[in-house]
Order: sequence, then structure tokens, then C-alpha cells
Amino acid sequence: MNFMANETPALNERAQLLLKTLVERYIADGQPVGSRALSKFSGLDLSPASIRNVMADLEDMGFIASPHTSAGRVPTARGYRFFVDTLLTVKPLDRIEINQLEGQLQVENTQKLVSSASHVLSELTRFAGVVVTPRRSAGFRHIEFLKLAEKRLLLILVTAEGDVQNRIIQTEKIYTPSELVEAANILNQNYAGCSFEDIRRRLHAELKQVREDMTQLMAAALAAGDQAVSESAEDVVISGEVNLLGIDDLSSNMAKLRDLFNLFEHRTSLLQLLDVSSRAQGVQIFIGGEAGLTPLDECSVVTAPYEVDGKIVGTVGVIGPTRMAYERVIPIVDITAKLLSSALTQR
Amino acid sequence: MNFMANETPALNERAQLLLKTLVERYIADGQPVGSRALSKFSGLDLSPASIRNVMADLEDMGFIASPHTSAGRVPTARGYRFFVDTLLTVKPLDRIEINQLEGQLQVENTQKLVSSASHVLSELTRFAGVVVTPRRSAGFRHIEFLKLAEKRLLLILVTAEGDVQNRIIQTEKIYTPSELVEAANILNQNYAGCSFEDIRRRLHAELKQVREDMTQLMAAALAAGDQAVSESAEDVVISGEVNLLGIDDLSSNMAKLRDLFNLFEHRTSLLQLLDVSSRAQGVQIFIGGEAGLTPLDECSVVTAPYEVDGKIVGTVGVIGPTRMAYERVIPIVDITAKLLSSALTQR
DNA sequence: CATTGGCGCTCCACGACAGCGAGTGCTGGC
DNA sequence: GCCAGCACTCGCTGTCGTGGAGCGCCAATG
Repeated sequence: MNFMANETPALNERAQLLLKTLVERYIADGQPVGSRALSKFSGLDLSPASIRNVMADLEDMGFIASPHTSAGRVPTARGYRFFVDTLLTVKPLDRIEINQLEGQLQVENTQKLVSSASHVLSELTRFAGVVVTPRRSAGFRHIEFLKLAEKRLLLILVTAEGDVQNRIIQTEKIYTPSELVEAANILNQNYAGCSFEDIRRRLHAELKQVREDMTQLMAAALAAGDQAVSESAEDVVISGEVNLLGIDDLSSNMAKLRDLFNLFEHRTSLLQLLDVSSRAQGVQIFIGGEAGLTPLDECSVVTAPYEVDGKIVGTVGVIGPTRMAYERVIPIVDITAKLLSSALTQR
Repeated sequence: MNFMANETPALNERAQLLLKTLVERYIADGQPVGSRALSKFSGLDLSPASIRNVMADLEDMGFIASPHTSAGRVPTARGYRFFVDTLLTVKPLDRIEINQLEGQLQVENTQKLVSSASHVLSELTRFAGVVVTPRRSAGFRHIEFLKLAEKRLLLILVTAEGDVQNRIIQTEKIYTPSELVEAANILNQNYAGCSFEDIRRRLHAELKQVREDMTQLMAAALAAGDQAVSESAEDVVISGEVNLLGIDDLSSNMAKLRDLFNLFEHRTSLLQLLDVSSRAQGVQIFIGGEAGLTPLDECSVVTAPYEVDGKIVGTVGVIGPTRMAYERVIPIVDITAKLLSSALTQR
């Protein structure tokens, strides 16, 4: 008889404590928790029989469920939700752990930073780590042409954030090195920081005196640059998927597991989920199917946005089984986001 | 009674034909094949009983084995080996398929080319595709400094192959933009194409007239460049690991599967295997544990080296279950290597 | 009125067991 | 050399019975 009331029903202190210890025991053991075990671990001095009454109530309210008639109870998604929202006590990381974590981030360039962050998350939690690469602004800081062959140019593009993109361009005309330098100079001196959109619009109007073939070259560059930037606009880096293979909660259902890994491969829907997180401040938790993605049925996603110069540009997170040690994972994700923010900001 | 003779024993024509159809049936069905099935599909007009005699011989010679007393027979690693070496008839790909394949390669830059090649391989074979990224020469074609902050420089490095590397450098002194241009010019004009090793050696001797802090800057650049190049020297890109989750041959053994995916994550040992392949010409096949890696027990690896300007620089390949359709996979790997070679050569 | 011990019930897990089907090895006849 | 037939082996499947864990309910208790 589960009415799925929208408002969370009142839970007296005892029920809350019992729910809390039940969830904790289940997270620790992975076994359905019975009344006897609860009576032993709750700290309350109650007999199993009394506990059973409370458990029946909790079941009615949809916080816990029994896999079958005569097993213990396990938390439902809703039970986990209540647990993390009001029952959970996270313990912050040690200074030492933070330092370790910081030491593992590779700051050589943005890509390395992002992928090492993802890796660190997966190592520390033993689940899958995900990082959404920083959104890039549409503009550029520096542009450069390099001649590879007669009609092949290498376009190098430094974004405002200090990332480097590159692309090969086929040209119709053969340009001299000095022409290439000139074109690059024009773009760098007049338009650095502008969006490619703008530049294209202004190019015709403002540069009447520049030779036709030069504007052609620049237009080609802009198109390629535009494409390069928009294409690599946002992506999600996943590490440690392997860890999930070891989790029995997940690997018992081979079909589900495959769905899950498929989700990882077709990044787009995962990206949407993580984008949601980047609209909020602080750590967010998606439990089970809350995210709307069926493959994540038995998973939870813990995310936190990270920022550059106070502006949110991406999300880090961990994907693991619903039955995870939230009190550990949450601070890890939180700190990683903060470290990533500060590493990105000082550049 | 398996003596594991080193020399391949003589097999009369009938035995060969039967082994061939047995392997083919097993590859198609995945079920141990019995004498009855063989008598039906071999084309020979023999009764199951006679077939059984031949099968017993084949088993003695170690080409096939029975999983248990009363199942059919399954090819052993040795059986597969004989099969691919002398029994297999590969049918080349259609012109159409080749064109499709070519169309899916993304030629924008080397990284994309490599990862798309890996992806194509996995898509076409429905197994995991692997590509070892091209070996880079130690030298550079073009170098450039860009100021990010007072004491932070972005080093952009174009390798001889036209790849772009980048790296952030912390400096002690604050350099002016023109100093940066000057330093880059010196390196580009005098040392393009040389290895960083050489340059460092020659820098002191040849450039006495250049100011001390400039050589310092260049030295820092060289060190960073050296590191960037050597670090990203060789890596293996894997796609479509998910496909392997769907293969029942592999996903029945959860533990094995996990080992396999662990192998994928710690690239190094896989890299060694693939390097072996790049010392030979043409398609190579590693069956089961032949490669010396236990996680690959039930896998085969089909590889082919690819080249730039006639020089082998890397390897493409497919990792799948031993029970794979070799006659299809082999040409796919072959063609992909050739397409990759030609795409890389024209730049 | 909350708490508790007790009782009957339900369901899963596990092991034993039998029947079936597939396939083999062997033997004796052609 | 080939082949039909037979006995045998073994894994797979479904059934049955038992034991255990846990629950719901109820009546007794402080």
C-alpha cells in the first residue's frame, strides 16, 4: 500500500534513527537488514518485535522495502534520498588526504588536468569518475598558420582559457609564409577575444583594403576555428569504469551492466544529466532513476560544479551503485571540484 | 594424451577439411560440435561414426578438445592457429565497404584520425578496436611562446609530423612579448628539425652572444618540450570495449572479464604486445594466451602495422574472443591500417 | 499504551535425486 | 575402410524436501 505521497511524512526521532542505521548497515553489508540486526545495532534498547512495527511503518511510507516476504528490508530510492538529505553526517577529508589528492592532479594543461581529476575520483572512490570538460568561450586569444604542404595549412588556435586547438586546412591557393604571418597578425591584432561570429561579420566591412585572397584565407580559418571550438565544446571524460565491474550490485545483472556501459559510450545523455548539476551550487546527488535515465536504475551520481574565476564551467562527479558510502564520496567530489577550480583559475 | 609435439603433425586432406568445418561451425554457433553435425556439414559423405575416429585423432594431436565427456568438440588454441594459418580463406572487402570505412575516418588532425580509426574498427567488427598512436620523432617543426600571465607561458610545439603539443611553463623572470618572439625565432630558424637533446648541447656553445636569461627561457622550453614529446610518445587508444560485454564467451567469466578490462586500463602491457606486431609486415594474429598475457586467454588479437612515408609508426588492431570470424576481421584490420597509412602520409 | 515474547506463516537457499538428451568409444559385421 | 548399434558418461533441468531467516499478528505485561 504505497501512496507515494508527495510531501515527506513526519518521522519521529526513533523512526529516523532506525532508518539511518538500517541504511548504514545495508551500505556496509549489502545484505537486507532484519529486525534482529537493527535491534542490535541501533543503540536503542528495543526488542526485534518493536522494531518490526516501526519497520512496517517505514515500509508503508515507502522508505524501505523487502525483496521478498522473508528477507530483511532494503532502502528504497526514497529511503536513500531521505538518508542523504537529513540523516547523513559527512566527515570532511583530512588535510593529508586533500594534499594527496592535490598532488595527483596534473596541471600541465587543461586536458591533463581534467583527465587526471577524473582518474583521481575513480581511484579514491573505486567507482567511475566523470568530468565534464570546461565550456570554452567562442573567442580566441591567439591564432597562427603553419604551412605543412603546398596547399595544406595547420591552424593553431589558443582559446581565451589557454587551451590549444589545432586543425588542418586545405586551401585553394598557395600562400607564402609571409602571407600567412600577415593574416595571422591581422586576426590577432584586431580581433583577439572576439567571437568568430563577430569577426566574420566585421571582416568584410572593415577590411576593404586587404586583398581578396587574404580574406578568403581568414574566412577559412574562422570556419575551421569555429568548428573546432564548437565541436570540442563540451565532452565528458570517464575513468575507472572497470571499477564498476567489480561491484556485485551492478554486475549481477549482465544486461543492466551493458546498458550502463553503453550509456558511458554515448556521452550525450550523460552530458545532459551532468549539465543539470552545473546549474546548481555545491554537491548534488542523483539517486537511482531520479535522473530519468533507466540504465542508472541502481546507480547514484554524486556531482559538483567547478568554476573558473567564479563562473561555473563544468562538473565533476562519481557514478557508483546506489549502495555507496555517501559520507565518503560526497567530500571527495566536493574537494575535487574545489581543487580543480583553483587549478584552473590561476592561469 | 597430448604430447604437444613441436612440429605440426601431418594432417591428411580429410582431417583438414573436417577441422576446417568444425572450426567454422563452432565460430558460427558457439556450441561444441558433435560428430553428427560434422557429418552433416562437412560435405563429405561420411557417417558420424567414421567422423568420430578422425575427431579422436584430431583430439590426440591437440587441435580440438571436449569440454566434458559428452559434449561435442571445441577448437583449441592450436586448432585455431592451424585454421588461420593454412585453412582460412579470407574474402577481401567490397569496394563499397572500403569507401564507407574511408568515409568514417576523420582527417582533421592526427588525434582524431587515430581515435576515429579505433572507433571504426570496433564498429565494424563489434569487438574492441585498438590503435597505437604514431611514434613521434624527437624534433620539432615549429615552436611558439604565448604569455598567459606574468610568469606563466604557454608553450606550443608543432612536431615534425604536424601534431600540436602544448604545455604551461612557470618562469622566474617576467619576459616581454618581444623577448618571447625573439626566443621562438632563434629556435625556429636555427634548430627546427633537430632533437631537443642536440639543441640543448649546442645552445651554450653557439649562442654566446645571446643574453643569459634568454637561454634560460629556451632551456626551460626545451625541457618542457622534451617531456611533452616523450610523455605522449606512445599510447594506445581503445574503443568499443563495451562490445566485449555482449560476447557470452567472455562475459560468462566475470572475473576474467574484469581482468581483461583491467588490462585495457593499464595500457603498458597491451602496448608491448602491439609493439611486437609493429616489427612485422602485414596482418598478425595472436590467439589466446599466445601473447603471454593471461587476461587474453580467451581472446584473439588481430593487428596490422601502419606507416608514414613507408616507415612503420604504429599498429592498429582488434581484440575479440578467440571465437571470431577471422575471415572478416582480418581484411578489416588490413584495410584500416592501409587507409590510416595513406591518410597520414599525405600531410 | 508502548513494549515484548511467542506462534504460525512465507519464502529463499541448498542439496539430493531422477529423467533426458547429446555425444562419445567401442565392437562386430559388411 | 566404413558404419550401425549399443552401453556409457556427463551436464542440464525440474522436483522435492529440509532448514533457516524474517515477518505479521496477537495476547500478555508493566
